[in-house]
Amino acid sequence: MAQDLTIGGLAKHASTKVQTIRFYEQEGLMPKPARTSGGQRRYAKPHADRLAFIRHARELGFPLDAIKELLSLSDRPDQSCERVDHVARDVLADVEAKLVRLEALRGELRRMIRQCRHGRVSECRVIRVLADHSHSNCLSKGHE
Amino acid sequence: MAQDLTIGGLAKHASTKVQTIRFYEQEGLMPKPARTSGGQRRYAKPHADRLAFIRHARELGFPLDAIKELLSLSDRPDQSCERVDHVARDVLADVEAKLVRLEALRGELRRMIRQCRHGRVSECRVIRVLADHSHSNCLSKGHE
DNA sequence: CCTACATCCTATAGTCGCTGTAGCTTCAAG
DNA sequence: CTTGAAGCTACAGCGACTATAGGATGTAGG
Repeated sequence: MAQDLTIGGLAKHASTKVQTIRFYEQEGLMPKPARTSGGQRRYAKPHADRLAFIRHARELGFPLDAIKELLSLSDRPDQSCERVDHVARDVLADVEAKLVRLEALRGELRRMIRQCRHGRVSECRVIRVLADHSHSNCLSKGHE
Repeated sequence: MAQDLTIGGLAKHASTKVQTIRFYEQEGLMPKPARTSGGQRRYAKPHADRLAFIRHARELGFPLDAIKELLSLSDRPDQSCERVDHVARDVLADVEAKLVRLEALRGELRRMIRQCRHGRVSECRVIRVLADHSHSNCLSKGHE
């Protein structure tokens, strides 16, 4: 039943773009597939599974390096899953740090916008707060 | 008292890197400063103020385009601050969308990690969840 | 005045994870 | 056999920096 897929078919199946799949291949996340005599890629089920894994991990915020490690770990099923756990905890820590930071940003932005009296730029609270030196140390760096 | 600053001095003062200041100049966010006979940049107080404004806005998540607009608005103090307010609300909406997404990620990651029984990779929950197709539609795209 | 050394200069490439383009070739249907 | 969609490679671009190479300048001490 499930015959070989073209790259476009696989892309549709995984809700990705064709270029993304080629990019993953180039980066060593997807294995090099079989080719037709004319040079076009043909994929089978294991490829689709692997791509689904990658996409799901990406959606959860795993960076490509981490995904590469998880994939190579899952190829050695007898090892302890300590590393897997560690990688996942790293990603979680990253997400949590971003959350803390974004919550602080949201607070400052809301405060700024609430104070805006919709008058002239010269008396605008938003501009005032941004220009004010004394506010600049309540947030630290490192997001996005 | 406050004499002209070298680019390094200004960088220290604003807790930025030298290259970042040159980058802002190149992008039209910082004005071209005076130069010594040998070609080195020398900055005065208005430059420091402008850089502080840029950095504070960046810390709050404003993209450079938005900052450029805010800076040009603040040079015309008699106009209404409607645009300023609008730009700030856009940034807030962006931050709020990221928060919603990251909260969902945190939930999924925590669940995954909690279920890990620290055995072999073959029976690892983390790997299992990532590989499982049926979980992949509970999160949508578009962060980082 | 000279030397040493920190800092400056420009120009360019790399980061991350794709996305888009140009210019061509191949495949499948009619 | 033609047509048009979809494939191919190679490379540029996004945002906001950051890092490097290879040289020039500024300044303090001797």
